[in-house]
Amino acid sequence: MTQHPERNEDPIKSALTGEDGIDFAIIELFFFAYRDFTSDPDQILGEYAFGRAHHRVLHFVNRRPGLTVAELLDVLRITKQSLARVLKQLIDTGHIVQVQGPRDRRQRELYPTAKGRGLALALAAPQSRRIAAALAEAAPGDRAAIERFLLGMVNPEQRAQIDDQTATGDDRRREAG
Amino acid sequence: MTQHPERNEDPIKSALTGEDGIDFAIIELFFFAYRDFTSDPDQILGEYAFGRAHHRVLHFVNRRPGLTVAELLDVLRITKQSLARVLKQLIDTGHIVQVQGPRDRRQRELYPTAKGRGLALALAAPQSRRIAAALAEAAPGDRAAIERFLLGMVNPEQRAQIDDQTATGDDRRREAG
DNA sequence: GAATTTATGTCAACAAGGCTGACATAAATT
DNA sequence: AATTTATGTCAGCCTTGTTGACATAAATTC
Repeated sequence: MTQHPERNEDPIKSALTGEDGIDFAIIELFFFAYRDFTSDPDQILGEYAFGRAHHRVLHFVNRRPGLTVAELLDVLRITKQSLARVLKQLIDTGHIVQVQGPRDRRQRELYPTAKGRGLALALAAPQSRRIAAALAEAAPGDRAAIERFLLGMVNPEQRAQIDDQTATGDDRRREAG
Repeated sequence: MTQHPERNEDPIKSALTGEDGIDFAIIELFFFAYRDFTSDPDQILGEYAFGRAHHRVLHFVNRRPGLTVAELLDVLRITKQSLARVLKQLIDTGHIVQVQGPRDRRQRELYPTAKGRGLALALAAPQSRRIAAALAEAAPGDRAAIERFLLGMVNPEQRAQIDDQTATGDDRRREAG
């Protein structure tokens, strides 16, 4: 050693690339895509003094009307207290109502009001437009491939949380038929 | 009106579906996919008392060694103070070093150390494995379709932030060739 | 019927990581 | 010499995540 052994504090000047055995391409695309996807509803939320936490709650209450608090906690993977704060605000502002569970009266079924439904739709609209624009450049079969990929990214044991009502136009037939 | 006009607080019992003109299928898949994708590195981060903010900084410093603080702020879309906190911790723990800019001595170029590179790779590994598993179920051309879609989801004016080094194996030719 | 478990709500406290605005410094630019 | 720029830092605030403890009512079990 002419001077000293390799110091750990030395700057590394080479960039990490896909050659390092890691799929940085998709890791990074996923980050940027989600960053911009979630930024869409922010302006609307700001007008209501709501945040992304409110958006997520409102979304799932609209997608699965009548779900219980426990079910919602399981979907969002947050704690009771985190949910309680935003849920209370959504109830106080008349976006969501609680209905006593018909079978089990301890449960509170959560439903959107007309106001809550309207806001959920308004928040989803720019996200849907962004997706439509991204798909417009895609080839015919691409949508199915993208849905398969995204579902494949979800933990297998949680894929059941994603219902089939999820389907849009083209592949909704199996339910209706 | 037999009883009273429609009350706004009435619970809506029908679920929002794709029929409402919104692409809820992909909106929801994207949420679940990203939720689980970002949860992968959490355990490793916990061992270092780091969070996802540290991960993002470490990632981009490794991907673009020598970038300046201003450039990093632009990529992450956060404020100087938010960055300062986590960056300071990464520097104090020897994961990142600052080098005075060669042309402009006001600038601080950010580089990973060997330690920082190692951690970046360790954090990316489980994410890369998840992606590989999702792609394993896909058809041959699907990867290109997925990359196009994700890129299409990014704001057009920010697509330049995603360099082409991003490419892995199959489509890296154009640089090397 | 009494005891236990379950679903939910609520209180207090804390932490991470966003934010703003103000100000300091050194270096580059005009 | 004056101004602008890149960065750092201080103080403080907000949202949204966390934990633990405790209360209530309803369902379930013994």
